[in-house]
Amino acid sequence: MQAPLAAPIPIRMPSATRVVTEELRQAIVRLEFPPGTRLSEGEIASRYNVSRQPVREALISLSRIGLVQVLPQRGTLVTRISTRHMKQVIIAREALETAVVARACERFDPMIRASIDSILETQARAAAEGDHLTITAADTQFHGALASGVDCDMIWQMVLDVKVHMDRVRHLTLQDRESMRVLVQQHRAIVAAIDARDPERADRAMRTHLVEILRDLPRVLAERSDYFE
Amino acid sequence: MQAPLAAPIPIRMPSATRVVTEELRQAIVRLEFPPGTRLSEGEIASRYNVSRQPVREALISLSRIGLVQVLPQRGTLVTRISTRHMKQVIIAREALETAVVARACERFDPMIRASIDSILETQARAAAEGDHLTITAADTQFHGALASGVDCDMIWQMVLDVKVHMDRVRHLTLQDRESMRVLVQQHRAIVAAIDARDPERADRAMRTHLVEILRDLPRVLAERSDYFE
DNA sequence: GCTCTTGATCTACCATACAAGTCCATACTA
DNA sequence: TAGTATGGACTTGTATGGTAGATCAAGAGC
Repeated sequence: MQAPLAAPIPIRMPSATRVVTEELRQAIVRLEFPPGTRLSEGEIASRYNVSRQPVREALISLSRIGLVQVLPQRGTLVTRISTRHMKQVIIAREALETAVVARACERFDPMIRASIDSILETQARAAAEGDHLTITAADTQFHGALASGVDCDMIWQMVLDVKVHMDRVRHLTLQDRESMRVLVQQHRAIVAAIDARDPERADRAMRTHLVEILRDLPRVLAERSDYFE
Repeated sequence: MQAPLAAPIPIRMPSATRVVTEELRQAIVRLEFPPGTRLSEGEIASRYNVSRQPVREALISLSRIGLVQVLPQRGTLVTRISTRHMKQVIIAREALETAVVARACERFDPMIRASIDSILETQARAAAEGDHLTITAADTQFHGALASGVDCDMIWQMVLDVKVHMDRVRHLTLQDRESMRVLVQQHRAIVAAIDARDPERADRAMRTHLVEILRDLPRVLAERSDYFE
């Protein structure tokens, strides 16, 4: 056999289910499928050129997170945003992430601590340029790094699952440069408290940060009441 | 039309997927499928007399909770118990349930407050008789009622998903009557703190209760190291 | 003896076909 | 006109066949 053109291909082909799940998740968060939208398994299947099965399995995963609601024999629809649900999302995320920073004040992986600095630098630069996408990505990296630093990646997965609802709301609230700047500052405050090994301050900093994120929820509710239930 | 024999049948036939999911979940928690067991879609399908599809969907749900691990093209196996994972389970449950009792100290649904008394009575009676099953059921009802009382059923769902791991470990630790009695007392202490509107005491009572549950983890780890990773 | 190939045999994954429940517009009836 | 069947066009749920990837053991070649 002469000169195989293709490498042994050790890369793992992502399964159709995984792809569809991720695509749908992003589409819902970005409000390309607005709350209340009817999703037909067949429709989505033909849209992504796969059979109904992977779509169906993706919808099961998304329904566990609470992004869609499957009504047996009737249909599947993108869940509307409910203030009652959002309250619990905030409570849950606050509870989990304050637990993380509390542990971070006791001991924190030094390697990850170092990487956080570069994340914050990137984010600060993006804030100065008003680069919304980079800001958001860095925000996720930051919170993820906090969890990794205390060896809590399973808790981070839980946070991700509730965070997705907050992200959907954030897509409704246009972020101005000022609030971007505030975001970075709040991140710095959290890190400072951790470095100082001050649990109370870290707790307060994290709570302040998280409520800030949904400051504009009431305004959005008034403007787009059709997205809420 | 004469006397229709069958009622309009408003009851919803539980789908095969739901049934299999629940059966598997219980079987894993009860260690009928011990940690490390290989689960084949086809095998389980024939065991429950359904096709592979419902089984597959059930396994997807269980893998999201972390009870099974799906290795693409290789197999599915019941996850082993890892101390690293259990640490996070405890942290997560503590974080969520202390958040619940904190809110319960502010305001708590009076109807549900009343129902808690009867739950505790049932549990106390079961403890006296050493009725393990009733104790466990009442325990779940108690914690669930706390969440409902502050309108946090979504958080309760999250608690259930992590609690399942603790339940699996508890099936390894034989419960003596003394520890049953302690359990009921701890429940009473939590309720008393809530009634007194004392957040600090409620917080401490809940944490004490939750760490108690896994007091015997180290002993079990030594005895059944094959269940751990 | 050791490495590599090959093939049998597992697995999860995906596509397709069928079944069953729900909804709705239409037509029929009183 | 109001009310009630009824059939069809949806929906999700289930069953089954086939495919690709992973593993492992036996055997060929060095």
